Amino acid sequence: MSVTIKDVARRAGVSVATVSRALNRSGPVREETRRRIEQVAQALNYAPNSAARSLISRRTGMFGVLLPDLYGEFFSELIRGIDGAAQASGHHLLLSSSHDAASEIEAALRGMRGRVDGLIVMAPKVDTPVLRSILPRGVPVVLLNSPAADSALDSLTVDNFGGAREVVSHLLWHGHERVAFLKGPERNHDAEERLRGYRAALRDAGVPWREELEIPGDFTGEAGYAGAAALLRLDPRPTAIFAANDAMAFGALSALRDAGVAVPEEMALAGFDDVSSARYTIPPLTTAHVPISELGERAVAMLAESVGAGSSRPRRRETLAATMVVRRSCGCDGAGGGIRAPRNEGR
Amino acid sequence: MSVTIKDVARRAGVSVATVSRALNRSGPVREETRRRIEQVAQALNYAPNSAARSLISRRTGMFGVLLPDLYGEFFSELIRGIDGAAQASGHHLLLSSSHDAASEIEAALRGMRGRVDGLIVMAPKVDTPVLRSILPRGVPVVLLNSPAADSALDSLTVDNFGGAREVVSHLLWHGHERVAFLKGPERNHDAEERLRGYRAALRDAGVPWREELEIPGDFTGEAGYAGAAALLRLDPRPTAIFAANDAMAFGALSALRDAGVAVPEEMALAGFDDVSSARYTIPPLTTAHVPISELGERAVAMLAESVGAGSSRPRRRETLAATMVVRRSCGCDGAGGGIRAPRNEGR
DNA sequence: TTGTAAGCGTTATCAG
DNA sequence: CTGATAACGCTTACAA
Repeated sequence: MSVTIKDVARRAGVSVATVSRALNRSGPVREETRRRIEQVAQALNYAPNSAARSLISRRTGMFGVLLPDLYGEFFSELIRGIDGAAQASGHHLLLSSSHDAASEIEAALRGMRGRVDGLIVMAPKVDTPVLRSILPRGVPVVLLNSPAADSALDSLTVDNFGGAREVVSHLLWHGHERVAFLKGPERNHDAEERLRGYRAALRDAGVPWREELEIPGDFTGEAGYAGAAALLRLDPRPTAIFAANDAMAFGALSALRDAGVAVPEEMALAGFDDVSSARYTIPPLTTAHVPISELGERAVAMLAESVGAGSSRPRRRETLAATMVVRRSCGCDGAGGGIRAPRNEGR
Repeated sequence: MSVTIKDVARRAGVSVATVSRALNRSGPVREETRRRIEQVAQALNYAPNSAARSLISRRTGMFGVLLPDLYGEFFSELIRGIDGAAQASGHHLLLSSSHDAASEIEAALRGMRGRVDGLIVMAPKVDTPVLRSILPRGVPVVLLNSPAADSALDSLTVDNFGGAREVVSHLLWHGHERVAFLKGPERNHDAEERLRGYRAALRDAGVPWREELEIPGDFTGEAGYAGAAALLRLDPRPTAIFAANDAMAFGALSALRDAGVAVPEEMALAGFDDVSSARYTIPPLTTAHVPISELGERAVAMLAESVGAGSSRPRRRETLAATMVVRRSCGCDGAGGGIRAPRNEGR
């Protein structure tokens, strides 16, 4: 059915070997012959069969991407970064998501075996040793935001600890003494690091830690809403809330609005991620900016290096900074949207 | 390097043919033999080489997904729906995005040739005839939100026209006489249909159309901001704004807040998409709910059908309703989270 | 500079 | 039931 290299060879009056050499520039071919072959290929609309090609070359031209979820702006932005870089490096993306449990990841991994030249894996809920045991050997892997204390694998992380510490320090600098924390999911590495950062900032400032100010959550708006509502019932109330991510901060904002509590006057608020809608809330949200698409781009870059270098290359571990973006929800007079505010064009 | 079917055959003391039959249950194999083969395969951690397999079977087990962009909640949710359904039907997803121009799509399509069993294509900016000319023949395709008046291809659409008409009718029902429209990108089919819906609602209600109330835009928050700002300079001002999508509505909301214009008291506002954060704005946004993930799921379902049925199956064209969600930005006293309004007049 | 032929790992078609 | 063996479409020594 489809046009193969044989058809091109026949029509061009040469052997398939010559066609292959001509089209891939992988060997000597007389200039004239090559031109003719290329013309024929074009005319026949020939496209090499990638299965056959990767059967022999052992390259598929694809990178596998394993994510725990796709929901929300974080993943949207992450994939965007990955996709851009992958396209630039001539790779396709094999996407698979909605994996939390190790068993699901293992299944997805099995499905990708042999189909990809490299893997980008984000599995915040799986312990590194477990993860390593189910990861295929022989295929380059870049771990995203995973503990990976053990460094037999490339990994790429956001400085959750530093970002959280910076934000909470800022809240404390505003004079707040009871700063609450809306926690992320249990056993989620990002969440744990942000918690560590929160506690470190408290310690740095000599502010006493209070158990009742750490509220469990799971990164959803609903949890943020419930958490803030619970905090409002405390006596004395906290005067500032740091949410482990923006989605929870949004939920908290809703709860505060519903309760008639003014932000930032009666309650300061800050989030983490700097999701794009963070600047559109009222008041605009102070948060830690995570360079999400850059995270994706770097992951692909590392993978591309690994693929080229084989297993000889030493493993890398990179950390991207999460820098605070000051807007108004913390009590600062952020002039209309913070550092990354939309321009008021055509005024 | 990798363990092949030959290794399994040798270790099990049978021929490769038998191994193939046993593992695929594609032919008669003695029960005992099969068990032994399966054990060996397991022990050797054998996984069939998918390139070799698809070389002969002409099936890749992958669906290609071509999107214009990945930015924002819409695509996040869409991919989520697609991914879920694809996983359920045992297919992997080959993702490619950031394609607007026909030439880019063509390139991406060429890259996917032979790699996928089916294609989900969303190309709102490309005319159908052009699109058809660059779409590969022989591979099932489902077009998402494309004009596709010509029905030689499966297609799946959201009722942009009906949804927009419903929302604008609702705004008019509130008594507004000057309802402005923040348009989407030129030559974008969704945008055009929503514009048509806007105009139809005006006509239905006998409200005069005014050129100055149709503001150009491009689906971004920035455009919404600029558009609303421009509308505020009009005299007389409109009293309601319908944005072609939620992102622009959010931008408009920002502009109105910056200008000190109360929503909905001084200016009613509505959007389109019902992106998840639409209920967290202040006031919560009245909008048309697009069943985004359902759109993705249906697309995969249609594709799976096509793949099974070959080219004999008649082409399908489905339309999913976009139903209005009444919240507070339109002036209704929407009770909190936004109950979906029953469909009303004139459809 | 070109052609011949040997694979790559599977599945499918035959005989046995 | 099982085993040779011929494809599948391509790349790559090795010859010519």
